[in-house]
Amino acid sequence: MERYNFLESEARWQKAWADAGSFAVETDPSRPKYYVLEMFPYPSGKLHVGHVRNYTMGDVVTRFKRARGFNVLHPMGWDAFGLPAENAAIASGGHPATWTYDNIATMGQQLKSIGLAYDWRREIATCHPEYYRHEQKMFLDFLQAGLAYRKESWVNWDPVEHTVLANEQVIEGRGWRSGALVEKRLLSQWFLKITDFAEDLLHGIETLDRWPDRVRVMQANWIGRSEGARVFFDLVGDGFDGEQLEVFTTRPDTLFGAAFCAISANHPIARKLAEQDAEIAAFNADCNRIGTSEAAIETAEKLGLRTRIEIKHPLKPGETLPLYIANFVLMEYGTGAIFGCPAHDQRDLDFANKYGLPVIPVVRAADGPVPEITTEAFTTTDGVLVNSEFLDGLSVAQAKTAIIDRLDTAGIGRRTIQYRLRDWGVSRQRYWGCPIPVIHCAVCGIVPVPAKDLPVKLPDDVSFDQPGNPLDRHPTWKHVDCPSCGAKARRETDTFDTFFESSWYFARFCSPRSEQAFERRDVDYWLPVDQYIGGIEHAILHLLYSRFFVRALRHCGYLDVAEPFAGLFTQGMVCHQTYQNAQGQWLYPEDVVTTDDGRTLDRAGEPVTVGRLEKMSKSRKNVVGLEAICETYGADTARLFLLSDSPPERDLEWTSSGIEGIWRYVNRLFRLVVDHLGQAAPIGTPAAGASESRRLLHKTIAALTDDLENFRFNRGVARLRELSNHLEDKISALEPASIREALDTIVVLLGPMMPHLAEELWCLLGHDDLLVDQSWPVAQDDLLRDDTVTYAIQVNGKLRGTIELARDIAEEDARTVALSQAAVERALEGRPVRKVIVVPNRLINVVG
RNA sequence: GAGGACGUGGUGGAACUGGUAGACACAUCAGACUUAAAAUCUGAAGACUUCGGUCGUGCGGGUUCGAUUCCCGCCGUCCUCACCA
Repeated sequence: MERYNFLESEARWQKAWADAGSFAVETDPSRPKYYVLEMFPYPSGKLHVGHVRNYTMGDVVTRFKRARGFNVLHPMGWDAFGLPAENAAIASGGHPATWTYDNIATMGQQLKSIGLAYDWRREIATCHPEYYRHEQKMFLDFLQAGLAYRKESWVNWDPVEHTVLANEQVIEGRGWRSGALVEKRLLSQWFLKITDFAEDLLHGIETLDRWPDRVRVMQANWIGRSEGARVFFDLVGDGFDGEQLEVFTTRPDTLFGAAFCAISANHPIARKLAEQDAEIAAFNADCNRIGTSEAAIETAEKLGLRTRIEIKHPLKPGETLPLYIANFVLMEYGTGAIFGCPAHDQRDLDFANKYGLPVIPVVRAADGPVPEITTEAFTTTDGVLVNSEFLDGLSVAQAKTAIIDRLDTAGIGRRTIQYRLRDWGVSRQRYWGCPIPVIHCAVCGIVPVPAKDLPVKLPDDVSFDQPGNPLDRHPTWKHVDCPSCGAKARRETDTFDTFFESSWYFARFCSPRSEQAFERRDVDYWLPVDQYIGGIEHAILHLLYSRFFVRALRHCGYLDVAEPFAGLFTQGMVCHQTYQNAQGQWLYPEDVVTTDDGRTLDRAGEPVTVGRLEKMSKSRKNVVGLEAICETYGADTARLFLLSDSPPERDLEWTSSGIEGIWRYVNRLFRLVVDHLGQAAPIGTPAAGASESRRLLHKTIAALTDDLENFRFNRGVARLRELSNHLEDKISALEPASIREALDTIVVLLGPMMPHLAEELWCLLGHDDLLVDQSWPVAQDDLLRDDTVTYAIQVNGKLRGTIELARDIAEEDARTVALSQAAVERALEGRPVRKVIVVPNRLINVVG
């Protein structure tokens, strides 16, 4: 039996596409464009089959849109800065650059081996100075525009590694690598003013109608807009007479129920008090130690320390409230200070009960009495105000307006909109990142590196034999003369957060070799990205930072688009079973065998525990190598498997029986064409008639087109199988012209998913041009509708039979036919017919 | 605590806008070919059934001629954010 020789074929067609420059594109405003982009990878080593699902999806979209006449930009590059390279350098003594470029070479080769339609001329790596020089310039422009600034900020400090840790690198209060207790430290760092765009970023979400709802919801929650008021309280006592405390609240209507105020341990007042008071200093230190892990928050007791400062109630002359320092008040949100109204906030109530503070209800249900409050706060907001002087009788909403007006008039408060979103801290105390282009001068302060001196390149001669940042202890690199006054000065040794690079790479792909960050003409044409594809794990940070960057770049005159990604698709993960031996060590799937009697053993014959389905990951060893699959089954088989069965947004289970099934199908397709080549009419012979096969062919064209437009690859595969199942059965009976049409068409339809096989078959069918340049078939309308339709016959909504009727039959006739059915009569059991519902071309329901 | 998603045969899933539930596969079983196996091909199959049918889309209600689909209330699984004032 003839088998498809994928090894030979795949290499040949990949070369043919490369030689023809099939996927090389240029800016061409005379043609409609389409920009397809998969989130570019971090070059971490080697790809496994789990990595390539989203690239395959992007490739299908690319080839499909090309066939539909679009000028398609589909580039690939490398998010090449980041910690793993430094970790590898520390572990093995190499250089991060060597490690990174080696991985890029390996992974690039792997991507090429599965035939992805990239314009490889546009490949970029963000660790290359030709890339990062432009973001240094952007930073300087941001600085000039007031979008970048420096401030002190609390960071997670690992005292063993001498470095700052990201929140996710802190596990149960300890450094993920060193295991040392993490300290909170105040460091001076660079920030980007993403909060300037909070409102615009929030509004912009509404325009992103081709984004998944859940990502839009996540972004909106992250921005976290809340309306409320800022209120200024006068302080008395402990030397603070005449000073004010600024508080943010979303419930200004409950001000008459206020029982206390509380400030964060990091609030300036708390820090000032700590200077003279050991007890307060100790309490503040405790607060900073607790950390922000979930477990810590769940279990941490709400603690407060009463200060000697009292707060004057702004609307109750003569009345004062105590001021506490409390461990649950965050300096990072609002003003770092709150007022507590125990009657209407559960946490405030718990706090009041603990410290014996009064509980004054100020809201009652619209139709209820003033609530008795003991342990449950009354948090309903559709109530009416009581105990609140001029607010009494107003609704909560009315009271909010009324009290803000009053506070505003008195100059002690104003309406405010507060965002949860905080400015983006971009400083990292790391080597393998883009140097922040500023110089610290004792005389001039912070001096930007002049544009002519860019890029500030990373030095190559660094060592990782000591903890900390190699840039900081490099013998010469950081010592420079001040560009402003010429005095001895010091370079900034921090580098950018690597999210900085990924916030604008999609624009660089438009003009990858430009001396500018990108050319205006190119980004005007290509942006926004029409279809972005990536993991849900980037739902917030990467996507939000990119949206911010586009706004900041527009502000600085770089470009003129509103949003970076018009369409977003978040694909599911590829999962595989996990295996562990008796010692609890993870095993690779290829080292596990299943015996005939169903036992699972390792190579040595020892029993293996089969674990749950998990996302493919190196750490659990439940990975299937890309090379192994490509050598055994070929790239097309792997690609089709990744597109079959599971909807693309859901997780997919990789199984050996699944890949076997696809492999069988690939060979059936091959035989379908090869076995009937001889029966086909010459190329270009028009097919005619309305045979069942032609109808199915054209219905498949229409349905598959729709499926591919809407990311329903699994359904598209099912349709192709329906068509090929049918043709296997019926093709020999067709006229030569219909055979030609059927074979040519199905091969073109296969193209986006299985490009090598399709190209091979196209060639075998006698064409001397490339399939990749063929246009997508258009369904013939008159073949999409059948002359007869199968009606469902129901009695009281239950199916009693089906019947073939002419399309668009008169309702009266349909009715008559249905009522004459024996099954209908039987099901009616003698009851009279009360009503007959006819849904045209679908069903007839007899009600009796 | 706040917000969101999902729940269909043994398994993955399909079902347009409320209109024949289970397309297409995987696994299974039976048969053909074979000395045998593999490969390949053909066929069967939601469950129960007295073979007339009955029941079936997590559970309980509701709307409707008709509900996997819409509404209400539960149960379960998963995700995101989380001391957010």
